[in-house]
Amino acid sequence: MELNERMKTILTAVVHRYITTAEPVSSGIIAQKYNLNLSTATIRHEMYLLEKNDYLWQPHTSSGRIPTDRGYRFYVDNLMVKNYLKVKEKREIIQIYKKSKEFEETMKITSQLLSKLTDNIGVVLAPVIYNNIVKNIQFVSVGNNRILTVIVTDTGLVCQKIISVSGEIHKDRLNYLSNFINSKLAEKDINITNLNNMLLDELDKIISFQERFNHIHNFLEECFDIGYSENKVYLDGRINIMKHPEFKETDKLNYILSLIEEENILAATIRRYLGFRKTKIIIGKESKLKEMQNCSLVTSEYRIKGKPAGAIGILGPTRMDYPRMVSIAEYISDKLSEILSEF
Amino acid sequence: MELNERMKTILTAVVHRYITTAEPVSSGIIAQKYNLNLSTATIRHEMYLLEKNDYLWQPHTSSGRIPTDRGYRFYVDNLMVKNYLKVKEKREIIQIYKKSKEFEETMKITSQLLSKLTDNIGVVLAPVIYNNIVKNIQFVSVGNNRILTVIVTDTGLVCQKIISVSGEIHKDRLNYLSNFINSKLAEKDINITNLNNMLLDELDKIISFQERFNHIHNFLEECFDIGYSENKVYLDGRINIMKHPEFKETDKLNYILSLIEEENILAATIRRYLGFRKTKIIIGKESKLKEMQNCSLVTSEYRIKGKPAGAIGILGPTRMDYPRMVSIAEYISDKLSEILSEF
DNA sequence: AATTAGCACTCTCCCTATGAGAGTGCTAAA
DNA sequence: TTTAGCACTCTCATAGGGAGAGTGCTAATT
Repeated sequence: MELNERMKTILTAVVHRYITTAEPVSSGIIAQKYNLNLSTATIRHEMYLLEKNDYLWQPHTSSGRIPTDRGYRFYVDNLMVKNYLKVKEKREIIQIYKKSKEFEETMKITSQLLSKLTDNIGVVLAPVIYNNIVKNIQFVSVGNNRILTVIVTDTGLVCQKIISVSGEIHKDRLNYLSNFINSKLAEKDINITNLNNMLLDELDKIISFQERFNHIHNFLEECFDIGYSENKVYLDGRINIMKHPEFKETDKLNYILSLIEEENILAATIRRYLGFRKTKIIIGKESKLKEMQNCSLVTSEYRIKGKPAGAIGILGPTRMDYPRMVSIAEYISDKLSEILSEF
Repeated sequence: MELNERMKTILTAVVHRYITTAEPVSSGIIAQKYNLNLSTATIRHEMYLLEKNDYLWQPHTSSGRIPTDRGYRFYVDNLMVKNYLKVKEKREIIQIYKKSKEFEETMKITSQLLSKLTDNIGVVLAPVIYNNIVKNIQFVSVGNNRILTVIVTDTGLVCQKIISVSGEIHKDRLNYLSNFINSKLAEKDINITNLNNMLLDELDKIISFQERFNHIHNFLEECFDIGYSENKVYLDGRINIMKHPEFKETDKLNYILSLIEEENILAATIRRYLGFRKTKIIIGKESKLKEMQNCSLVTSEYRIKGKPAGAIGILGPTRMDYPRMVSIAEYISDKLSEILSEF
């Protein structure tokens, strides 16, 4: 069923009202606060139709209406008007970012900004590196047969890994290896996930035969096995969930708490929706995750030097101020892209 | 007032009963379940005295009794009997630790073990390094005028820091600097917090006069400013708080949630109680933190190669099984000491 | 045909009352 | 010193009742 203009207006009004009050919205309130020049009876009739089509629902007969997931989805896709951050807010965000010149700190600040600005939970997925080109590899011996591998990529990301080797590897040998690898890297672009395929055979050739199956081979294999490492997730503002009346109910609280606990589930959800459009909104049951059924997640991608790198997210109740969430998510992800590209 | 033997027995019984049921304990239950061969009236009288001395309290007249913080404190200091982990449990712990050969992962596993074994929140403070001797410093150029500084200490800890420099520093110059520093480090033990004092002046001398006030000096200063960096905190099992009936009350839940949110407050609390004894118990209001007034924290120190390095903690309601918490904390911290010492 | 006034009906929420049950404090007896 | 006995207190669960909010339906109005 196609919604007519009046139904759209009423749906919008219900969404806006419910977002601000968290109370079921009655026909009387709509008639009173949103001057549609309609009687309550007419509004009631339209609401009845909206309910029949699963845009609204009632907690019980004779109560006001609440948007369903479908109602929010329609609102988000067709009704909501983009909202822009105030100049003052933008200035404050820039100010806060100026404090930080370090990667880790930038991630933390971003999640804090998200939670502070939205009163929801701020999520930041650290940049993925599997699509990066390797520019440089270096080995640093850190004692006890441990070697720190430092890999620098084209986007300026640095990944590190400490590897314990079974036998000693001489410093000259390490230098020789890194020189050889770096000369190959300079010749042609090698993706980080292909390190193993592209280099290990060649390296085996230059390692003398008697050594071939020894600890050096194992060491290199471990070094190169880095592209798929789990991305770190930064969360902030967990306590904010207590501000929302929907989480007074123990079950709902439990669901969102377990979502927060299992950061990688949250990260996987964000990752699943990446690509195609910069900003995504996942509403309630759309995620198919029972822990997320009462939550919405607004995500926005960020880039490093133009290359998709990661995403930020805002997690809160389905009853959230979507236009504002979207504008915050987009602004923050843009700023983050700029900052990380400069590093 | 000195507690007589009978009062101690009754206090112990109340604590044990309350820990298992989370319900106020009545004189009848004590008479029935803990065969003291006393009438309920007598027990009631003793409980009355215990209450007058602030070891027990009643939610309301004519309800059973609950231990106060003071009651738990007395129990913990004088009454509780040490409990040992079962061989099977120990074996499982060792098994789980075997999976991990990496520092970061070991920290995570430790916090998970703590929370799984106790049904409370597991906390791990990463090793502090301010009391470590520096064994080796290396510089790795990672592009865009950024230099990765790698510091290895006597306990085998590796700390890293990426520093952006205002101007380029040539690779040979970096090598020269690190060689010079490492030769000094080999001559005598230098504490990580003293790096600046001990080396900067000497380094300034070997940097030619015209360079003295330039970016190399600033770079080195930043490199050496590492000892007091915040320690990472690993938390696991936040969701466990929902298992405890005391946190059904919104206020109490709010308090502990804000404690979990502000990891550094929790870390600071653990750190404040470090030293002197390996294992510490902080009960409710003893911490002076209002967020912790309904919680107890059991902490235990771990060491690396015999040197105090950090601590683990178990955070839960004051109504916790103290003997078991203590034995778990001690066993885990011992294991962690072993593992980190081997790294 | 669309809109609205009017009204019966439903459901929640809050208050009160009531009674059972658990547990205490006190007193007098053992 | 200990205990039996009993009045008293407080919680908790249940039920009832009235006010208020809001709906659904119908008949009248535009």
